[in-house]
Amino acid sequence: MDYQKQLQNYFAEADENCLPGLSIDCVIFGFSNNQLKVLLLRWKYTEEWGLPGGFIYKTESVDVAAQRILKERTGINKLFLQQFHTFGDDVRYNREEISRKLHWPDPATRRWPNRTVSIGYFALVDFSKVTPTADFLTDECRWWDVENLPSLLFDHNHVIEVALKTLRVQLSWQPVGYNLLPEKFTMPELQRLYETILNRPLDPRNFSKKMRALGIIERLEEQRRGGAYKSPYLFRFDKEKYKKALKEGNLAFS
Amino acid sequence: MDYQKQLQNYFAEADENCLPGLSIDCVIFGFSNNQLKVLLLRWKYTEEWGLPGGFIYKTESVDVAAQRILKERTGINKLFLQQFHTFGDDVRYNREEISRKLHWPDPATRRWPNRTVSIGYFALVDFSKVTPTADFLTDECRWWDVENLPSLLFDHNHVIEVALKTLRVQLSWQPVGYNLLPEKFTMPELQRLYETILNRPLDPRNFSKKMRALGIIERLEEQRRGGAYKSPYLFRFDKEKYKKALKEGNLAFS
DNA sequence: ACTGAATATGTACGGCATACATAAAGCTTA
DNA sequence: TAAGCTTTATGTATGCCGTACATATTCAGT
Repeated sequence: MDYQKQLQNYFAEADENCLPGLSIDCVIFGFSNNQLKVLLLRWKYTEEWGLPGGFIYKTESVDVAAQRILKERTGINKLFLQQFHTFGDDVRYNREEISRKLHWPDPATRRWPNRTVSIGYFALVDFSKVTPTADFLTDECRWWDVENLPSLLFDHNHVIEVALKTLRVQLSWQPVGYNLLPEKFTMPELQRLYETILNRPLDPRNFSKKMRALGIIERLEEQRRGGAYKSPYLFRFDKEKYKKALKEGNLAFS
Repeated sequence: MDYQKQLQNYFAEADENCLPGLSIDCVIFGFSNNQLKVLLLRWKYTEEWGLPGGFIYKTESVDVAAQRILKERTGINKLFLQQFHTFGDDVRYNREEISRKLHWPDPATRRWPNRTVSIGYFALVDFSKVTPTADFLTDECRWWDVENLPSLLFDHNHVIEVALKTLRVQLSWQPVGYNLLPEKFTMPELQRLYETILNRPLDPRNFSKKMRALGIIERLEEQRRGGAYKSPYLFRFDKEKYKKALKEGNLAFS
């Protein structure tokens, strides 16, 4: 079955079984190499990148749809996933332009309305546990530095902006950051993560003090060997204490 | 024209000109008599209360629709209005039950889908400037104490809960409260507002100190006379300084 | 063994949040 | 008109938290 046919089937199925005029966009953040990253998809036979997204089945809750879409389109399963904004401008993109860029079927073959309202979710994932995989709609799935994104389809650059803002605010309230790191990490790595998200340098002495004062991470005896220079200690989140602290609401970070 | 006819027209018009399966709900907060209030509507010929809401025209942005709906259904114009969450559970209410309760036309006469995703907005308004007015769909429009709401239509009790939570968080970041007060107010009134929203008592000495330290209110020479006991000074927000402080981001309140 | 680059850590200062109690105002009423 | 009642207005002391800041240590590489 050729791509055009597949596309037509995909849309036909969506027209039939999904909520009309509504979609979901997922902004998936990862962290690696001292850089905050976003997972993007490149549509088949094009050079056009965009966020993973999809439609909501008529009998499916929006939250569940977001998880499903994430899974279907990137292989990522069940994780920190949070609705952050609904994008409802009357002209979020030019339908003709998109169809052309993506070699989509003639608009006439679709019942899809000329306008789509999109619900934005963002996810935080452990970079090292994700194997980006392209699906049948896409040629490529890979991480991009947040600081260096290409011009994206639809209003996806804007969507990412808003997600980033939300992430920054949330970081001040709870160490969401822990979803972005592997199980064991060093203090400098944690600091680098915070610096990247908050987009400003932090003092290592104060950072360490504060993080350890929160009482939700524990230092292991283990050190990370092999890198050049002094070996840093490894840390681990104490999930019990983290949850407890969350309930008591004393996890603000500024 | 009788009510049934009007209802049918209303829905026919919505089916024709609005986005299908999407709606807006507005939670309008006001403050009076040391109580946080929400504006609710009572549907015609029923005892059923709910939030003001409506649909989005096909060529209208969601934000604009929210403003329009607010205006149409409560007479309130242009104010602090902010999207806070999109409610997308697959079963947010029982369609049959609602139709019966509200004496809506036979579902068969409507193309409207059995499910609606709703975008929630909340507004903060100066209680003294609002004259609640019922529209053609409703018999009554009035303020209810947040602490003492009836059981509402749809999932509106839940929507209000979420709006309240959002309001509390926002209050810690910026004195949104000022939208809820008349132009001139006393320090105790301001404190009562904060206490109500945050749902805990505050120390008057510390509160006053902090509020004045923010540098965004000014004390007038004027005092509020006529009440029994000592006359309190009046204050006013300094909008210039407020905006400036907002930009610099130093308005946190904890 | 020396070098270079990163890691680890303590102290002093200032500001902000908190706790806490009393005097003054102004209407009421006796 | 004086006493009483209730609300308003306000200052100080304490401790914690955020911030600024510099040096010794580690360890791979040469």
